[in-house]
Amino acid sequence: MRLKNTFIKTLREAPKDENAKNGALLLRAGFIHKEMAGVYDYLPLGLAVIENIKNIIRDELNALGCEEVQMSALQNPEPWEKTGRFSDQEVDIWFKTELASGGELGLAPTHEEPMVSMLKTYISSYKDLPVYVYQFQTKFRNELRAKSGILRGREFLMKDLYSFHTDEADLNDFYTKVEGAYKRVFERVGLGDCTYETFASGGIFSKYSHEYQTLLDVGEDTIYYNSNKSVVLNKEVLNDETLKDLGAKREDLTEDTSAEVANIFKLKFKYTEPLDLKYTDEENHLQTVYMGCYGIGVSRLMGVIAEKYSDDKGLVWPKSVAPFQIYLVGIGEEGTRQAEEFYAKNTDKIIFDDRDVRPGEKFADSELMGIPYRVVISDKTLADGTAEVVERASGKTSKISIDKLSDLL
RNA sequence: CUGGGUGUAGCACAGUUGGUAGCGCGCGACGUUUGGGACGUCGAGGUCGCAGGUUCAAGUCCUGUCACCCAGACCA
Repeated sequence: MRLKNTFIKTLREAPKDENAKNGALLLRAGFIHKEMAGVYDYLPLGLAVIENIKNIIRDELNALGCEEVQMSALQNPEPWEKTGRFSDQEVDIWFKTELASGGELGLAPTHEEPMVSMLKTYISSYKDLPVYVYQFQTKFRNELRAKSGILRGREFLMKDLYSFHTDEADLNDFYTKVEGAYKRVFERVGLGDCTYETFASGGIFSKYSHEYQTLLDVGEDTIYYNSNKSVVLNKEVLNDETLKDLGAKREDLTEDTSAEVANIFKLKFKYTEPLDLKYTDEENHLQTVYMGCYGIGVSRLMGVIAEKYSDDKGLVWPKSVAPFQIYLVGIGEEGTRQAEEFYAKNTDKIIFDDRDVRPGEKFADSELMGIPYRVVISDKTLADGTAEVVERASGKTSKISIDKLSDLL
């Protein structure tokens, strides 16, 4: 990306209506634009981060044999009425609207009902199972109060995976595989050492669900964990029964704040029963399909990373999700010429700051945007055939010869 | 939803007892600069959130309304 060609612009000061660090930095660095409270646009750099996170998730889920789809955001109330969830008493965050021809519609806050409903068309035999389907979709939730930048929006991007099985053992088996995949996802996006699978409320049909909680000062959740973090649980299930189940003692647990980045759930028949998703088994008996659901808040994940990895100069993206790997600056006639040359070979991984501004401004923006490496090619560095490389995270400066620069990518 | 706060240029802000709107950053032109957000000169940019009202006159006073921020509640 050439900065001369992009419409985005960095801001020296954050707009005053953006109080959360993640929102303020992402806004200043030109990754997002705010439409209204809890509703954001993703600009080229922000979108690139989102796409990187999505690709990591895709990679892990596809390895489990999951299939990607994209379902509609507009919802027919019918399946939701069958589970009782179209009711505003039951689910109070619906955005509802209506058809010009009359009749109500909802904007999807999640997709269990339409997913089960859709699969009725395709699942009828034990031979059709298991099925693992996921999507990346914008969810709409009419939160009373949006807050914390992109951590809690009214419109946000979520990855939701649903699995369907003939029996509970198969559901359990797949659930375990997803746990492994999620662990790898959080490691790969750079949150591995501060994200924990956490026992949380499981609703009516299972005792517990699992959340993935990332330690974060501004998180909305409170979790408790023991010294080696082998037991982590959400405050909502902190009671004698849970402690007994987990073999933990209250006095061994430490309290901390965290942000929920994912939630996985053994739904069993919760939605397949009321929506009548059944299959015929080998004995020709009609059986209800077992179901699990597994969500990751993709845009929230981006916000958590931004919130967590930043310093007084700006964002600090882990390499795996950074929109670009190198922020390239050419100084002087020959330096600029060689920078052009290097950029031309790797346009998709480099932000080339070809703007006609002074170097100091370029350095400041490279830090604000949090690009992993800043590479400067100048007449000075060219004296010994090198470029100066500064690592954003550590601030370490080194010299790399021009022909080895692509090793950074 | 309860409590508190804020709406003035793209961003951040000032605007006195009501008298026809200003500074910084950013933006445009020119010149000097050129390895840490440079400097000078000139310039563009505003229905003062919106709607009513009071007044000769409203950014300023009154009423209503909308939006945004923070805390709490809420988070199926």
